[in-house]
Amino acid sequence: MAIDLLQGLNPAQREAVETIQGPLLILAGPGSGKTRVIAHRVAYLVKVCGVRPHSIMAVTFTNKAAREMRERIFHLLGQTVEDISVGTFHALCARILRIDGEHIGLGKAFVIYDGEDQLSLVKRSMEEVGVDPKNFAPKAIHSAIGAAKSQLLGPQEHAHHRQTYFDEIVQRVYRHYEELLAQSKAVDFDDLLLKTVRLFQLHPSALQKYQSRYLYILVDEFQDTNLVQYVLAKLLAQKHRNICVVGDPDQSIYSWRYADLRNILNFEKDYPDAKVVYLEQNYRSTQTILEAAHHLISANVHRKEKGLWTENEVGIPLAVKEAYNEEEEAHFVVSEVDRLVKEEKHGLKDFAIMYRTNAQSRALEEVFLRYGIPYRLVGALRFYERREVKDIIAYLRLIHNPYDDVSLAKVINVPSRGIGQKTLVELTGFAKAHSVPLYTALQMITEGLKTKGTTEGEKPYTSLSPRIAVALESFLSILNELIGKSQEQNIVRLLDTLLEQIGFRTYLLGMPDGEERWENIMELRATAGECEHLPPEEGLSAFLEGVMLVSDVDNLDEKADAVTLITLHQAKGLEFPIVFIVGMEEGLLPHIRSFDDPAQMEEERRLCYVGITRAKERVYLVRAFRRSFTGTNRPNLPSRFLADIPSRLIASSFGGEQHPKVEARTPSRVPAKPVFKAGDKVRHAKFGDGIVVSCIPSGDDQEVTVSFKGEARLRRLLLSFAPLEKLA
DNA sequence: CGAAAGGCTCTTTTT
DNA sequence: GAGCCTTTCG
Repeated sequence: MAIDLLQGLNPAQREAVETIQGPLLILAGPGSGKTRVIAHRVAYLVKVCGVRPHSIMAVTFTNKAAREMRERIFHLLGQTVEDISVGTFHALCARILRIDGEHIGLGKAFVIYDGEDQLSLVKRSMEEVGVDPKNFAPKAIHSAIGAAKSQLLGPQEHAHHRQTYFDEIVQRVYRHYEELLAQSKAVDFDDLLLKTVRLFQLHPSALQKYQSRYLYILVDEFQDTNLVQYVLAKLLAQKHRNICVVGDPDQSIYSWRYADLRNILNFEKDYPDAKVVYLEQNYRSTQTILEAAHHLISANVHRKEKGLWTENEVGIPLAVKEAYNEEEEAHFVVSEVDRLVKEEKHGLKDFAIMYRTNAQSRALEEVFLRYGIPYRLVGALRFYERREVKDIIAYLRLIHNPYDDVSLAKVINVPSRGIGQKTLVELTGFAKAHSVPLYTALQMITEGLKTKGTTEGEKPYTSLSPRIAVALESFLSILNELIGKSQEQNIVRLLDTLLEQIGFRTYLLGMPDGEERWENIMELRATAGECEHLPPEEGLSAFLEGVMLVSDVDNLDEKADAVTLITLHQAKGLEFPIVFIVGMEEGLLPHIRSFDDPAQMEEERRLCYVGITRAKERVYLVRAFRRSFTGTNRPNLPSRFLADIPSRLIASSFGGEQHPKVEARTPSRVPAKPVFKAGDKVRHAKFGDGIVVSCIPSGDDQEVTVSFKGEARLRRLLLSFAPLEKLA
């Protein structure tokens, strides 16, 4: 059976799988079968070396990668390996802290704050510490705190490093921010890692427990780890020293999240006995794509040369295209997708459109929508970040842990119960004066109001009007009732009770896009179903943790036949037969913010490299001559990265085109006669039957507006794309 | 108190 | 262009 697990692996891959003892560094180029090697390695450990899955930890970059790894291992072993610890650093740390956090004063019910929660807490901290947001951007302070935490610097340590006035300000906000977090029984994203390190440093017994447990530790995407993660891995592996890290310095794209390339570059210094394995054979891309990528990345000065090669065929040249503006760029992409689907029988899931910034997705979406081509958008407005979803999650968090100030402030007036800005300021002020969480402040105030007539005491809260007092009390009693219910009802029932109690459905339906918002809530409810079988409190806790730690790629549905719209960052680790990179312009890719920093410029180049190397068969590099930024519309130069790809690798038919605007948009073309007229009955393959509202020539095409049966809104379709059939 | 309107700023990437 | 904040009015 050892033979089974090694079969089909090349010598380097084999070595990576078989090298079990001691530190191991796997330098894996794109498409070199890295995921496969990792899965085989784990399977090998279990099956051949007889290691208990319980003793293995594998850290992945996303939850999706974790799930895939489980699946692959299951496939290889033919048995489930539930026991194995697979997950992101954040998820694994959350689990450790749930169990052993009490050693460092963390209760079981701590909530996790995401970026948005962090920012609102930073704002509150600034307010209470007396820092004017006009002088210092909350975002900048937020990011400085994140930087500190990623480098293991608490407020005390940060104080020693402070140099500028800004640092001084950060230090003050940071210290109070930590107090507020503690008061709210909350940890932020960075804390999940930092607090785990603290736990290990302060409580050797806890560290020992995990050190003894994990005989084998594996960290994927090691080039994107930051100092905390590095220290964490080091601590955990200290006892058995069986640490295997996998990565590729050329694909390091998260320095802005304080990832430190030195972690991978200095691994051999830290572990002098480390074995190094190079995975250099690429199984993914054509020779042409690989060669283009190689030329691109070679322009970076700070890198280790690798000898990537492939046995794949030469393939076809990269297509470089200049469009007039972003709209035409999108049109070009969509028409190429359509052409390839028709001519080469590709499925829509074979295509990915990648871009530098989320904002770029909009122009693409509009056109995809118009042509009726299904797409899935990764990121941008994520499901869990929609307002209504966040509101309900905030309620659930509050039920789970009523001391969660950020959540309480967010929902105290949702739906409106007459508790406005002024009241909130007063409440917060009261809480601050007594150094208590908002929930406690609420209790004190409502208690105080009740006993007002009987006992005379100091009452800083008498300024509250009776009307508001009633509102506060009713909010508090709803909350308390729900907290009671959370002990007995499973998560789904609790959610229903909550929605009912606060009249959320009526509230949502009364606002624009109400139906869609309510549907989102129902989708959330469906997700909660996964935790329905758990005992009430556990279910709530598990659900919240799942919700907080998922990323958008995690939900990427592989089976759906749709084009993928995704940022270059999120595309890391994925592959597609056909890749379009749009916005190949100076200022966008490379991004303008990298212009004055050579190190950042190198990262932009790596980002482009990551994009190109996602492709198996075809790469399109598309740019727009003009692009509207924020209201302003300005011309952009072609990306410098285009010049780094030898022209012999680029399709000539696309190379010379200059300004296709003239050809595509002039109205001089004789419009074809409208095929449909208003009132015609039509049938669409996907949308069903409908009635034509209008049919207008558009370029050399026709735009048909149709009202489909059972749909409230009208759809605008382009005739040449939409499969419309006229009914008698 | 809350909705609406007007003015301001800042524009990257996300576990 | 949007998101955030402030102002204004009902």
